[in-house]
Amino acid sequence: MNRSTIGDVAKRAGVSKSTVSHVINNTRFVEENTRQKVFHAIRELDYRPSSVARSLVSKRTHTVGLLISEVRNPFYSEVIYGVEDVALAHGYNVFLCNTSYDLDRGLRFIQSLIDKQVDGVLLMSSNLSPSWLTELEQRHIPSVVLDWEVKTTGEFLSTIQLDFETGINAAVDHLIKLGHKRFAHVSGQLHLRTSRVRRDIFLNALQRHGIDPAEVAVVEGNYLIDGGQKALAELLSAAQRPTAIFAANDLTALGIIWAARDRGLRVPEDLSIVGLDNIELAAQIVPRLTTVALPRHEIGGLAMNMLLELLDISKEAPSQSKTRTQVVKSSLVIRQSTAQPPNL
Amino acid sequence: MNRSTIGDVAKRAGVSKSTVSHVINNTRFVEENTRQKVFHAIRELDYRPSSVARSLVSKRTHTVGLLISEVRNPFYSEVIYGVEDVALAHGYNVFLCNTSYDLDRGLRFIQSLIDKQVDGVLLMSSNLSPSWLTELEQRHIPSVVLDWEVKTTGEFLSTIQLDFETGINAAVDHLIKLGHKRFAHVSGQLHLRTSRVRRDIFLNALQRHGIDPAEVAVVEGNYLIDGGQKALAELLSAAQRPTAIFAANDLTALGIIWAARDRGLRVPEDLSIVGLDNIELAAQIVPRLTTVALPRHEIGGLAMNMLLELLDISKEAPSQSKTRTQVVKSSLVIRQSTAQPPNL
DNA sequence: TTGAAAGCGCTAACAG
DNA sequence: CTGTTAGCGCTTTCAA
Repeated sequence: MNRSTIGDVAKRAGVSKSTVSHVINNTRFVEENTRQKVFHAIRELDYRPSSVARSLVSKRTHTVGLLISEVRNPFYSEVIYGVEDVALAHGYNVFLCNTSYDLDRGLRFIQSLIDKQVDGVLLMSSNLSPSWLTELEQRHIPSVVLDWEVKTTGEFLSTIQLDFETGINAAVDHLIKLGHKRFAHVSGQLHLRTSRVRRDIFLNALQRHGIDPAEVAVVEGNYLIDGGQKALAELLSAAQRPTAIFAANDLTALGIIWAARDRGLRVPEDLSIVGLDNIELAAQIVPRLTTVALPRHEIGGLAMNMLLELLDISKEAPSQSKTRTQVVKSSLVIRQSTAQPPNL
Repeated sequence: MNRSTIGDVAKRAGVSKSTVSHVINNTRFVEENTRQKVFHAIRELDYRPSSVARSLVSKRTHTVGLLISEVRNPFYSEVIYGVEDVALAHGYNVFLCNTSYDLDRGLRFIQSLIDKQVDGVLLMSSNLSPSWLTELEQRHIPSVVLDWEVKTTGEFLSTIQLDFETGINAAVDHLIKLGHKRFAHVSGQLHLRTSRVRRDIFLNALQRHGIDPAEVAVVEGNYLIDGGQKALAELLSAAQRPTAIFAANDLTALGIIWAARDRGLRVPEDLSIVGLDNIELAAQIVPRLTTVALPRHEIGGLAMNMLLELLDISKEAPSQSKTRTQVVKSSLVIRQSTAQPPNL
């Protein structure tokens, strides 16, 4: 009735538990004859080793936790996909933890993951609390964090930095070259660090081209379509309308584009829009969106690979922890949502 | 150095392991005094019980597996979100398993989940193999499957049926009432059961209105935007152009709409489009999409709740397994992508 | 070439 | 009111 154990197999095959264990794990020589008997018994009983029991002794669960802000955000979907892919290839399972941008909720996930003894954790949510890190470092749990400044005290912490600068600078160069002079930005929620980073890079780039940041309208969006839509309304009611808008992400850019169309503004003839993310849709909407691209799928894969590296080391040579920092560059994908400003 | 165990706590508090266990789990009376000593020791050692060890004895992991076809599909994102939400609320963690429509890959996931002793499994991928089910039933693992005809032999299997019929029928009624006579359908991959179901419901509904299914063009798409785009090209090259197209899902519908615009066709003036899913985008594109809606978030939550029900019962009263079947209805959301056919 | 036995961290009789 | 003890299903010395 109940699932069979290694003891059942041993009895059935007429050998000891340790022999069974060894043939399963190929961990010492066993005579071909007895090997076959064991395999037979396994087959007959439909035996599968319990990873719970294994984990109890080995201290490894072949499981990792993945914290993200929001599954429904296409950016994270891609990242998840990348993580999943290399995890599966290496025999790991992943606990998906959707923090919903809630730090407390995230902390509860972390604790639950620790209780479940995950081998490592991927911290990819766009906001994270230092308490998460201390919780993990205290327990020596290998982690990799995405896009977050961290005093890399830990010997178990690798980081991936997203270089938004390269791509955003290129975008500004591109717009300036087209002749734009009046800019605006629709940010993400400004209490999120990443929102401020994107904004500041944009403003700095403009400043290098002699444009006073104080004259650049910044409206706060929410990384969602409706945020972009509302932001555009606000921008259009200003005295000086911008001719080019940089959106904090593609969803926001879509919102802007559609809201513009609703108001009879043509993109890019009347208004140039640049997004950020390069979600799948970006290449398919009309007009196809000019955007700052991040290799999302690769980011997921890279993160998981870096984690695996940490795991190998923490197992094999606990002394020489090789925590890494990797930078992932953004780049500008020029499509059809940008053009010369009107009246030129 | 290493994480402290219940033994450490017991020693520190000067009591036995069982006492510690009992105060942690509130499982028998312990004098307030000793309770406090135990809590103190726990605090001092920063002790957290190992769920691995617990699971070994309790046979429960408070973990479930969630199989879906594709994280990047917005439909699944929402479902995942719903599942996650109620899972967290009940102290469960979820293993995300992205099958990529690959039956073998799915089977490997299932086996891995069984090895890891998940308490239950949510089978929500759009195609599944019978072998998955037998694997699960053999091990008496409670499962709920989404939208799949299953000879409900198992006492551990609940099902959710998606009633596409209500919504699709309403869509056809709507189009007929508008005056359409020439219809087409862009399906999903026809080797997927759900694709055939959607198509057949559509064709049957038309037939009830006196329209010969043989005269309805059906082009195979892929549930993605580009599939819709290519399909439209094919449909337009036919002698008899349709005036109304039913797309197997919203992404496909978007593809059709955008491809139509690229070719100078106006939606809905020249061509009416109905989608299926009601993804977030559907309400925000121009024109806003008329579509057959499924309550995706609720589906995820419902599934997880049904699974929890199964778990409770399999724990508390193994005799009276209450496997359920629940039907989730679709409905038509009328927006702006449908109108009277041209030349009327 | 194989077995016996200890132990991983916890729970749950069974005693007292 | 609390402690002792025997497992849960596996891996891994240590012996033979």
